[in-house]
Amino acid sequence: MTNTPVKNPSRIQMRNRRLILDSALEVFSRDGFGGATLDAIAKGAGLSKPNVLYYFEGKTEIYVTLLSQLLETWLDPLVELDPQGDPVEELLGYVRHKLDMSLELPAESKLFAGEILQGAPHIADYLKNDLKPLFDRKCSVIQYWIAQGKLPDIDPAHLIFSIWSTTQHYADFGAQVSVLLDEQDPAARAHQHLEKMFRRLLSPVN
Amino acid sequence: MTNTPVKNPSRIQMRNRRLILDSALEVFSRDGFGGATLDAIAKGAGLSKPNVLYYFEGKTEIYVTLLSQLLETWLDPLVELDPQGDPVEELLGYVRHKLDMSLELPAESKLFAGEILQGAPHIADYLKNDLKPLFDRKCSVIQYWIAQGKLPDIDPAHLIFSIWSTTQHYADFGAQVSVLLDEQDPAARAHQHLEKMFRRLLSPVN
DNA sequence: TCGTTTTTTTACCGTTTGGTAAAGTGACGA
DNA sequence: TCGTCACTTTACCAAACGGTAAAAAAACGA
Repeated sequence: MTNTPVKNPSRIQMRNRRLILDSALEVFSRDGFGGATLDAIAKGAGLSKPNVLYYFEGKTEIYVTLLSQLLETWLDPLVELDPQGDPVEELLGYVRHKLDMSLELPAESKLFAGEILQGAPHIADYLKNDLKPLFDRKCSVIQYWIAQGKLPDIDPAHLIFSIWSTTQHYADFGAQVSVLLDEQDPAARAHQHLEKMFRRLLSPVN
Repeated sequence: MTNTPVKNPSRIQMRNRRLILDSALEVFSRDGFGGATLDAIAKGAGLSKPNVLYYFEGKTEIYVTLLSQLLETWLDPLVELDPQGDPVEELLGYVRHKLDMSLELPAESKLFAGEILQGAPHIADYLKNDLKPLFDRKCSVIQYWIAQGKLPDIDPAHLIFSIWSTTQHYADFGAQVSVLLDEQDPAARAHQHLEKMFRRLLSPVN
């Protein structure tokens, strides 16, 4: 009866919604929200445009669905930062995890980057109500580590920004990176560089 | 005779082309290339749409003009990296300069970021023919400094990536930064953090 | 098998888009 | 004062856009 079935999804619904979201991820991350078209998404999914609109209410709903699914998995590594663990290894593990995600899921990173770039119009509430509290908690953890003398004095919030920016750079600016580097796969050197950089930054001062 | 006058620009042409480019920078950086419309650009410039098209051949030409003007000034600080100067101070000066530009000209940074994010379709040639040689030269300079023992062993290319990403983060992800930080102006702390971070990274190992 | 529900297709619509044609307005020098 | 050229406006267009209605087809349960 309802135009957009969500509950008790059949196998066909599961398959087609997945096809649509997969195609939409490519299109939105390549063309941006404004540049993306339902026709391109439908074509990529191998469906007709009205058929796509049978599964989603509109372009915006596809986009927001994609974003919210993304946010869950994307912020997960930050959640796992363990106050009980070794500070340097915890943070370096986080760097590695984030870099791996950027290298393996560049489209997701680009989708998120595009949304923030344009002022986060679709996820402003999420940033304020979900990300901000998590961010504050993790800043407190880092501050706690510093107070314990396990980390050098460093601004927790801006440290996290630096981790985010340096790791996501390989996805978001991948087009630039691949032109500037001579080697085809930057993964290994990126890992070595960030490992060395953040280890120096975080290891205790002599 | 020609539809788009460029030579011997009159005062009116100077003024209106500037008005159009100023408006277009706002619109393109906010809505992306695909999401931007000529109507929005025209409205922002206080002109009619056909009047805008009297000065530029089309949406793409406005966008490319904006990008190429931007690239000149944006890469300038990198050009000025002086092989004769003190390595640490040269690089820290570069960091400061780039951060200042991000903080003061966020729209320009976002415009560039959006272009790269979408695969750099309009400036692929520029990246390959202009930026790449400059990038390689500066990598050589840094490698030279390392060989002289004036810098710790660090991957020059990825060091530049880290400088770019951390500084531009405050512009490109400004919407996120402003939500996550309690203070309204992140400039001072951002400067302190990046200064401390890159100084630790670049100062000689004990 | 039949009837019902789900899924897909065809045909279409109103709006917005980038862009054009051409008439009109203004400034300025001879 | 007139003609020329630079600039601006009005009116318009074809294509692409997001989205809808409704019929056709396929899938499914009894």
